[in-house]
Amino acid sequence: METSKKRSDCPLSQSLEVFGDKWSLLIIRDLMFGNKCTYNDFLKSAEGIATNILATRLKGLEENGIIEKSGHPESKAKILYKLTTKGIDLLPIIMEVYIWSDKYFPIPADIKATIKEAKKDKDKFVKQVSKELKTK
Amino acid sequence: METSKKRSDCPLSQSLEVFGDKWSLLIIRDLMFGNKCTYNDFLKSAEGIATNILATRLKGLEENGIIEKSGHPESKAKILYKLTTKGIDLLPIIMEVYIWSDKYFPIPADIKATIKEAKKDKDKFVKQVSKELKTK
DNA sequence: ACTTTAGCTTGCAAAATGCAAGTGCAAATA
DNA sequence: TATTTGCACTTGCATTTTGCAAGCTAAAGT
Repeated sequence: METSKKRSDCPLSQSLEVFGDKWSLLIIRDLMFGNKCTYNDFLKSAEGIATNILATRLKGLEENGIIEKSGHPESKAKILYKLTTKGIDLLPIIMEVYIWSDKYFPIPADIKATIKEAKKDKDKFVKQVSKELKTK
Repeated sequence: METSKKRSDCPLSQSLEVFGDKWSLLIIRDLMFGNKCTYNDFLKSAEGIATNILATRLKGLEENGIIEKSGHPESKAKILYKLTTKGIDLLPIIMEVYIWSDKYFPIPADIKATIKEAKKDKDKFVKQVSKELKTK
């Protein structure tokens, strides 16, 4: 897969080349909040990503330094995906999407609680979750 | 164009159905920061959106209540596009994308200043820009 | 009246997506 | 040891979306 070409110098545009599609942020969500970290974990998510699409997205996210692979401690057959610091730093963006959603969509109860916590003190929420992710 | 189907109840997923592509947020950016508000304005942006794609994106954004059309005061031939409150509320998301970009990409000087201001006091920045957008 | 501007639509080729099936290796099971 | 299962993909192919160029209609400008 060729690395996506730059359409302009606009940082928003460049960012969209990294995660501006219908799937990438969902994988990142799974890594952040879903306690998912393997290929099959991602495949099982509710949205039903196709296996070839998942493969290309994982490759793209890795090339862009958002995620990294490592061997799974309990088996050579398993691969562990985890967020890099660059990936973890996407948390404020995703948090704001959730907060926006909360205003305009009905929100499932379990997620509602997390959003409420985030809204109460955004900085605190980001620091807390980031810290947890870094120890994984 | 049929309205996009819901893949899951996840609010992030639903949000991505609204603006999770390579173009929608750029249109919103143009409306927020680019002082652009007509079809041809958007066409002229640096990324070079194709005219048919622009048309479908504008339709989608309107269907989703992010933008709305109105007649241009100085000509019947012109159409003014503007952000709704729902659209303006996307500002925190876009702001966070800019802040993330600032950490990982080289940023053009003019945008750099805006990002710096946003980082200094996020709430203030959002309030200020939102207010300006609402008076337009 | 004639040309330009604005906001699209249409046609078609190229690329991306979605679905099903298959592959190769490791690990668990019989 | 042989066989089956699980995991991480790859491949083939039909469908959908994108990108590019051209055209179209109504209003404005000259």
